[in-house]
Amino acid sequence: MQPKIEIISPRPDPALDCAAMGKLREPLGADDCGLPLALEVMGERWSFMILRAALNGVYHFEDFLGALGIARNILSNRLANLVTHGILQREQMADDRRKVEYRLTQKGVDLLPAMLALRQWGEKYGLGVPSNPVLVDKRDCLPIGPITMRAHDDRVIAYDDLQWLDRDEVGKAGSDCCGPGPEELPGLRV
Amino acid sequence: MQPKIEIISPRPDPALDCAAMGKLREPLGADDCGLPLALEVMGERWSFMILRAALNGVYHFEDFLGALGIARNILSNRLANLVTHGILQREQMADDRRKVEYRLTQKGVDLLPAMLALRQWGEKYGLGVPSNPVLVDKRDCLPIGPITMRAHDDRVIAYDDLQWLDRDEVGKAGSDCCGPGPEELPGLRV
DNA sequence: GATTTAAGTTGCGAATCGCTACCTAAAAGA
DNA sequence: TCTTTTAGGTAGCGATTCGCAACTTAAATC
Repeated sequence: MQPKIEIISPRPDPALDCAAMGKLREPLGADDCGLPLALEVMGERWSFMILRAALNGVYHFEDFLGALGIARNILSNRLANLVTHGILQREQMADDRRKVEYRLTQKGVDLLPAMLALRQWGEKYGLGVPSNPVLVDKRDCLPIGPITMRAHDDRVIAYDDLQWLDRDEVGKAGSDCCGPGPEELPGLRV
Repeated sequence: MQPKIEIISPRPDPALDCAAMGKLREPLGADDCGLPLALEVMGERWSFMILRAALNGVYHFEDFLGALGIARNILSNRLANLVTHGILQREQMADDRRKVEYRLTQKGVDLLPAMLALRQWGEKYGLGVPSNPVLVDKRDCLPIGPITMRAHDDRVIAYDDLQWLDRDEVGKAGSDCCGPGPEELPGLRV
């Protein structure tokens, strides 16, 4: 019943071609990266769709069922899983004790940027899918912008502007960072 | 062998409780949202991990294998899938015709914000996972900021500031947008 | 009391996943 | 040349997961 992305222990070659480029290599599959953790919950096939439904104001079992077209047992399983991971909160209604509400927690709401980034990517590459209901800012009724990567000073930053660095070296202008050239970006770590 | 998130056709109740709140309801599961499209590829269990490895400079079959700890046939399947969807590009090396390189396309690189958002979420809620190698801006060696949602004028915007609106209504200050109060946000659609 | 509704649980066949072993073509070594 | 190694896969098998349909339970409603 567990997703089992399972943090891998026996890494065959710890060095790989890392030393060749003289830069840090993030240990893939190790647990010092948040991605496997996130994927343990949200990597399940229906998790993001359930999250989207919850953000749409769907709270009840049968409504999820109708909105998503998911199988009953799978929905049951997913909801329990999301509750276990603190993304949804299960609450029995007081006025009708048959009813159960699944509400997003703050942890669940905090997945919104990830979901929007995925959705925007899907729109961009999904053969003219303009996605009619637009997400707008309440204040001025204007659509929100694309999810972007930002530098510390809010500049929009691109793939080629990025580099990995050890946490101890961030402040210091040492190592091979802050160099002049674009230096070919051999292995962008993320 | 196909992922088969399969856009659902027989939606039982097209109205649901939508009309009650007097606001637009985005058709969940319909194809006017980019999320199911994105999930069709990236919803597979290993897709994001493979993407991360590719961003780390892993290009070859055996390197993915060692870095991820994935099964051979599954890796083979996933790589083919990602190539089919234009996220990776398969290229036979000229100097050693045994070797095949899987390189990210622009479409693949464009998944970086989604991946970072997921990763940052995993870091935030993953019990003190500081994630040592830090992604920094090449120019000043400072870490990039968190992935955030932005209004059209670059203001960071939160969940409660958002609302769904029909595309035809975005410019006009009509409907119930731009109203004074926070009006309780009954069903945030996303 | 009978029926309906909400939220599941159970059983079954089909598809998917992970593991191990095998395969093929090209390169390297003796 | 002949053997071995390397790179990139397939094939087979058991375990798990998914989707579908039927059944269950408890509470509300008629």
